[in-house]
Amino acid sequence: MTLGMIDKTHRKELTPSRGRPLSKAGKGEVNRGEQFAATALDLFAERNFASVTIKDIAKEIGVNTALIYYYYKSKEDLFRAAIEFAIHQAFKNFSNLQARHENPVDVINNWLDNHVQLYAPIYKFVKVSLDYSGSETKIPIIDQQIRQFYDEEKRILSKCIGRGIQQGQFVACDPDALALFISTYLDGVMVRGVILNDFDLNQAVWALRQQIWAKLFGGNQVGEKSGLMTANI
Amino acid sequence: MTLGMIDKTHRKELTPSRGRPLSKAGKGEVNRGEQFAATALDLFAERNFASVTIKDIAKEIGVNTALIYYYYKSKEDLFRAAIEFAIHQAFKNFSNLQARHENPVDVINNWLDNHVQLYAPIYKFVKVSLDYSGSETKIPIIDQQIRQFYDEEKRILSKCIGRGIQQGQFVACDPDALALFISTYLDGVMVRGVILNDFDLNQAVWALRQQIWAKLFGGNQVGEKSGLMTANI
DNA sequence: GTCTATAGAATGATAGAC
DNA sequence: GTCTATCATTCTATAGAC
Repeated sequence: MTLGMIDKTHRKELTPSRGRPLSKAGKGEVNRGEQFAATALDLFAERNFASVTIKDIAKEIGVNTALIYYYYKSKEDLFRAAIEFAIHQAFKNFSNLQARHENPVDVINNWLDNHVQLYAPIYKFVKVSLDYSGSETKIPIIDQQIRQFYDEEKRILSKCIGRGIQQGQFVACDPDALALFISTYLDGVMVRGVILNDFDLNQAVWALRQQIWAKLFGGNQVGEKSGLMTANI
Repeated sequence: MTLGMIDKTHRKELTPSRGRPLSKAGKGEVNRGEQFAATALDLFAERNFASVTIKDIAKEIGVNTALIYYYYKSKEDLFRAAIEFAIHQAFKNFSNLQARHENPVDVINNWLDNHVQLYAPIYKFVKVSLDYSGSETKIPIIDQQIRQFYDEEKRILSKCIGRGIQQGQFVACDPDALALFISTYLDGVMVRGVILNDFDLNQAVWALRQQIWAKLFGGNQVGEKSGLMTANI
């Protein structure tokens, strides 16, 4: 019921037994350990730590309850692995974007597109983080990784805003502040998307686009810049 | 563990027995029923439906577990009451603001101040709504009230933005879209405030202020309007 | 109204066979 | 590695005394 401090797992680089095929793989997991973590993440994000039972997870995969305890020390340990999996997934998208040295406008547009297209994984991360923040015991590594995720998000956005300003492409402003603004708004989008099931994700992100370009191009008339604005949509 | 459809309670206008004083009242509850709902809301918001036990709630108030079942049919029924309580609380602030016919700038500034000062109750509402949205069974009344809350928020903001435009005070824009934008961002602020415990609430709301006035006054230079902007902070 | 006592169900976790 | 069987615990909910 409460999360305890558990660090050690006997989860190594496990390879699924050749004899029995994975019944419900297909999310990119390589081994059973990861499969459990991925499946647990789905369920924990959909509901939460307390209301998802070990039985639920085992059932979802089609194995016995006891098998989970072969890979993980406890339910909490599995939860920890699920969060780590979520963070790992989220970071993957980050590095993809960071790698390309496109012009600032494209990077920001890509970023926003990411949040629309990758709604599910990002939402899972936010939801599980929220769940974790309400739990009693804290796991230093998880805390650190969550913070790192948001810092990284801010860093990437801030950097490319700064570059745009330097290049004279954008109106001068505080890149850090704007980056945080964007990132905070996107969290709001994630939450709204769940609370109100008819929430228009596309429109919400579109509204953010308008705001950003209005600010960075220094006018309220955004139509004139629509060539840039609608790129990559 | 899962929320069922429960409608009927024997919770009437209950008055606490004179013989025994309420041990831990002081949140504005009038009767035991409300006291349970208010306390349950606190705990459900802090953690969630599944991880808060009937025992926790009873303990918090200092009464016996069985007493809860005198006022509520089940744990789910208490949860329903807790959400209703949260919505009721949130609406109270709304009507206060709506009542006064101040100028649009003041109304918006007040609105933002509200979200800083009333962080706790608003957060509780968002958190519990999120929890509810993840539950299996839906209660029509709750769904309706949550939606009504957000609609009302949008309506109030939209109305005063529209009035500002009509009066020639604001630059023309889509009032509905801007209202939704503000409201979505504020949800993001709520969530961030919990996930990252060192999140600067004031700065986040301040950033929104800047965006809003930049848009409504039609320039990026907001300093000139600072007389209006910093009103009611 | 509030408490004591307890039934009944579900859950996390372990031992041990295959 | 995976399963069966089971224990210990915890939790919701009820019955009934005061």
